[in-house]
Amino acid sequence: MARNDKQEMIIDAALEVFREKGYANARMADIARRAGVSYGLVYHYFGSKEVLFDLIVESWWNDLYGMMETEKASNSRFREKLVNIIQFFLDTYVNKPNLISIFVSEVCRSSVYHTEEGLARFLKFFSLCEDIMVEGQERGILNKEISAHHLTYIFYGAIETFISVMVLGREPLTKKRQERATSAILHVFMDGAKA
Amino acid sequence: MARNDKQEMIIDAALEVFREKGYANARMADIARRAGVSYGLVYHYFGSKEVLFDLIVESWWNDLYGMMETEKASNSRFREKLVNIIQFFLDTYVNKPNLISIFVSEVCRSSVYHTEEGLARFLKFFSLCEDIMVEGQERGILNKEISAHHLTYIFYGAIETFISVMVLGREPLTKKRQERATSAILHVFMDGAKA
Amino acid sequence: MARNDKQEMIIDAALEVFREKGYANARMADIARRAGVSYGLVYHYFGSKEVLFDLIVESWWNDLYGMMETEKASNSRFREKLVNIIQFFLDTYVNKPNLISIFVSEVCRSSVYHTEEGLARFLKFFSLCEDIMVEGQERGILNKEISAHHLTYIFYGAIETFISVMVLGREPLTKKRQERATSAILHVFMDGAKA
Amino acid sequence: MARNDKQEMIIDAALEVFREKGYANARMADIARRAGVSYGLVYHYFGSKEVLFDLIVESWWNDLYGMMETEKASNSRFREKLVNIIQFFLDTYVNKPNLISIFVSEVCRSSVYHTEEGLARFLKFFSLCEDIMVEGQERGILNKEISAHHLTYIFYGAIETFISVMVLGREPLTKKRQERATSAILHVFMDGAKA
DNA sequence: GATGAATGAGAGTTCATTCAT
DNA sequence: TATGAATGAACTCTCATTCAT
Repeated sequence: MARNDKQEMIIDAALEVFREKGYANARMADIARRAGVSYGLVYHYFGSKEVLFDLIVESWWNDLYGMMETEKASNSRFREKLVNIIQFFLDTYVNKPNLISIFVSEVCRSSVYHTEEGLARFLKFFSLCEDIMVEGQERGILNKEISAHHLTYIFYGAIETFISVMVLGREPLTKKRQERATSAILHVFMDGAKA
Repeated sequence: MARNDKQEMIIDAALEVFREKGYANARMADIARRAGVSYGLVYHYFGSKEVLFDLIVESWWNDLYGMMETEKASNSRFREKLVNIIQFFLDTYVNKPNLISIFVSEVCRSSVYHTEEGLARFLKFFSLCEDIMVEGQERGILNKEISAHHLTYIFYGAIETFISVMVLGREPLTKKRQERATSAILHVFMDGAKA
Repeated sequence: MARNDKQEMIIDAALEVFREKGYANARMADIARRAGVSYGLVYHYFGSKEVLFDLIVESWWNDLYGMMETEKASNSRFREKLVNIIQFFLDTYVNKPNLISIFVSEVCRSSVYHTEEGLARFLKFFSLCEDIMVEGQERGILNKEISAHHLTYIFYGAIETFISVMVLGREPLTKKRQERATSAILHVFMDGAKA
Repeated sequence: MARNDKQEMIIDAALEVFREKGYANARMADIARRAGVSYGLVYHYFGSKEVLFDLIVESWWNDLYGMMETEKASNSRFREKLVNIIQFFLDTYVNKPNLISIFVSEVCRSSVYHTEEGLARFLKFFSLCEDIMVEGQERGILNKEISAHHLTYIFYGAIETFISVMVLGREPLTKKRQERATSAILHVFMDGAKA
């Protein structure tokens, strides 16, 4: 218990500090202070700043991959799959706001652009998205004239940008707003924005 | 002349180094070496790392705002405005690849999330986008049931994600691919992805 | 019993770790792990890294002084005394290889050069050596023209360097090699290396 | 000039500090302070503590190898070669006391015992010594019954131990003492210590 | 006796920036 | 204009040691 407590306190503190300052400007001393533990304990448990950050990042990707695999394998109707993907992001925004902030501001950018590992993770996610888009096309639901590749970045881009704006504004996300956003994204993606 | 030469060499070197390593990991010594000048000279002309970076960032935003203002004021048909916005990003990818790489990997993320200045710039761009979306709604071209806010992040998200993927893959962008991407984004945005 | 067991396991582990890494690079955690005990226990028994090291060093010096005092007091023939001194080092190499490795690589150097205590111990040994050399001169066996001081460092230098080379090469020391080395050192020291 | 001045001041300061405290306890801050330069300048020129130390160590080995090669190649009488080798160590003690102190207290021990590089350097020196001993045997000057290996460590051990004692006592080495020590070592090595 | 979580002073190193030339 | 030597604050990480259990 005591052990897990402190470990979790450090992880939580790290989530906050990484979100507030970004990886580069986050200080291990800040994290320790925020967690209410000594400097050395952070190293005792996590070894280095990079390891601590990677642990957080990893947990994000694992959640994301898990959800995507589930949707890919499920028998739900196609639209429902899209809704579930959107909901996953919105739910994470509600339940783990620091985690998703770090994702949109740090992970999906800097680390993706400047490390092999980051790039590979991103591409894996994109690949899972594409699989679902291909399925939509094969089921006759999506337009086959548009490449799955293009469909992926339009769909995902809409979600990511929405989340980014929420994070930037630190706006609260009520159930109602969740529904409206989901239906807006889904509607435009499927039926277009035209009047 | 000699003065401008060296200044430009420094700017070009900075573009490369910031793209390759990101702001945090870019070294002033790297930039000076890449530019082939002493690193006192970088300070002589630009004062500090931050100023140098801001200069680059500023040039990006100014280009972007200029384009958006132009579209906003123009009498073109609505679809053409959207095409022009998409083209602006794609053209920049072709002509100033380092600049747009820095934008997607650094500016629109880290600096946006962690500085007031960055946030303000981003919101200004979003506001210009929204103005155009509102215009589309008022002209009866866009669906009024969807908020201009939502329309903005869907449209812009598609573009940004496409650019991100191009940057990540360092893929060459031929005229043909430009056209296909533009029409895919436009088609899905206006008419949806459904079969 | 249990108590002595663990204490000895710690001492043995310390001997290994100090030999492998040297005092400066030896970690208390390494020693505890090697001994198979928690590292609180190392402190419980030995108080500090320095105390633990000193204990080992002390045991070496005590053995050495004991042997030297014995030889000094004994009525053996002079050559036999020299043989016994040489044999003491060689036997220790066989029976306590870690201990003598620590001696040649750490004790007789770093600690001797950088602490008062180390210096004093070394000089005490040298003084005992000199006493024996003086005895040899007085018995008419050693050349009185050469100072006991000089005789000491030539005799001891040969032994120490031989041991050093053995330690470096981690060479096994058979009975036969022991004899050959002993007789070589003795022969050169007494009769010279000339043809 | 200015450049070399500071570099040399740092090297000199490093020689002093490494001698006084040993590698492990030497502080880069001490070296900078002693040299009268800023902390960063030591890194500007030398990159790291290890590089700085290695530079010093390297200079020692190069001097030593140079001398040994010269003796090996020369046509001098055999005894003269031995005298020159002894003199090299004694001269270095007079002219570069810090360097030789570092050698006997740090290099020829810790680094030799705990690094591949150190071991290799030591063995190279031993090999050069052996070559000279073999030459002595072939010229009929040294006893062929004693292996060149044994001859080497007896001869070198005497020198090293003498130097060690000098270093420990910080004794001044007059011309007269140099001569006495040289002749003592040479006499015992060639003709033995017997009366 | 025995554990290992917890501490924090202290070390090496980096790098933006300054400044004498 | 142009150089690069020189600075030192700031940061990450290590590890001997303590102490509650």
